[in-house]
Amino acid sequence: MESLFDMLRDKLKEKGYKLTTQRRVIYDVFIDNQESHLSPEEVYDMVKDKYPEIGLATVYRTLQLFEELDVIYKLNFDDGCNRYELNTNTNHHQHHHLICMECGKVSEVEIDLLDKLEEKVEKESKFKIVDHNVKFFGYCEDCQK
Amino acid sequence: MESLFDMLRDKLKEKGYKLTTQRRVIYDVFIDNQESHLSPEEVYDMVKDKYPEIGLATVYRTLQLFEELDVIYKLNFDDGCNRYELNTNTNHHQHHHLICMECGKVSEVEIDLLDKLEEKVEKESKFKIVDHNVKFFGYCEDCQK
DNA sequence: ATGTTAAATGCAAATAAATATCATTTGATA
DNA sequence: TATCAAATGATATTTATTTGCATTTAACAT
Ligand SMILES: [Mn+2]
Ligand SMILES: [Mn+2]
Ligand SMILES: [Zn+2]
Ligand SMILES: [Zn+2]
Repeated sequence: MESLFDMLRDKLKEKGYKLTTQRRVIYDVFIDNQESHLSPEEVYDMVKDKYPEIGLATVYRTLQLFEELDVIYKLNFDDGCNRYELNTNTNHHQHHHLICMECGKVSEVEIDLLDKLEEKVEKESKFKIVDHNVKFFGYCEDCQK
Repeated sequence: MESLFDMLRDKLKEKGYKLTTQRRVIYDVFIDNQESHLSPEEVYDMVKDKYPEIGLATVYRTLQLFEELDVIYKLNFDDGCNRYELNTNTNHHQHHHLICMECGKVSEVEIDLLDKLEEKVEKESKFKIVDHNVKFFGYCEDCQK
């Protein structure tokens, strides 16, 4: 069976993209931070440890590319920048985000349960669904006092 | 019973904000475009018809204020700007957005069905949910060929 | 191994959405 | 009608992201 990294290499090759050092290092940052939702700046800062010569534009370009290849997902927590998380093929369609309206913390729940809803939506709307994005807003355990 | 506009006036008064001409006119734009998801620039252009002296900064400030007052909702369709729609108190928690990955068109479905999911999420996570946001990505009727 | 070539990079400049500054105007209240 | 904080419009500024371009590099063929 294929590792996540093998999948990256195959996807790049399939579309004629090169496997550069920069892309490897950025990919490693996501592997090492699977629980995080990283912004381009955050990725840039982490990458610079291993590869100080990298340019911020390369980070932006790589994030776009990885998203196109479904290697990472783009998220929006309305905090002024895009955020990304690794697609491990086990988290896809399988976790939602809980955003605390008090402290801003983002946590995750490993529940999906949208199949019935998607079915109903497809019937009612003639829209062919391939993905969904669910955010819950409210108060985290610490902020409920 | 209170009209939507009365609610706006009351909410403003309650918090010590003034009911200005600019705010009235921006509000009217949302009343007249209930099916739309408007960007600040779009609001600005529409407002200028009725009130050409208005400044773009006022539009931005008003949208922020209206959002704070729950008069409008902020949406993100990942097209480079924020978008807003009127809270009619009948659409709240009651429609989701369908985003076509081919043509970018955004449509709506009047289904909710998230109560069970929210219950389960609250139990599993100790997170107190007050709102949610659901987007479906896929292909609209026209783009399914 | 080496040469070839298109793809990718780093840097700097450019873009565009959103925010901040500040002098002037205006709505609410007395 | 006078008062005054709140709001506005114009403009400058900020910040995330994108683009242009000369240089470098990965992939592939010799
Ligand atoms: Mn996540
Ligand atoms: Mn809508
Ligand atoms: Zn919190
Ligand atoms: Zn479409």
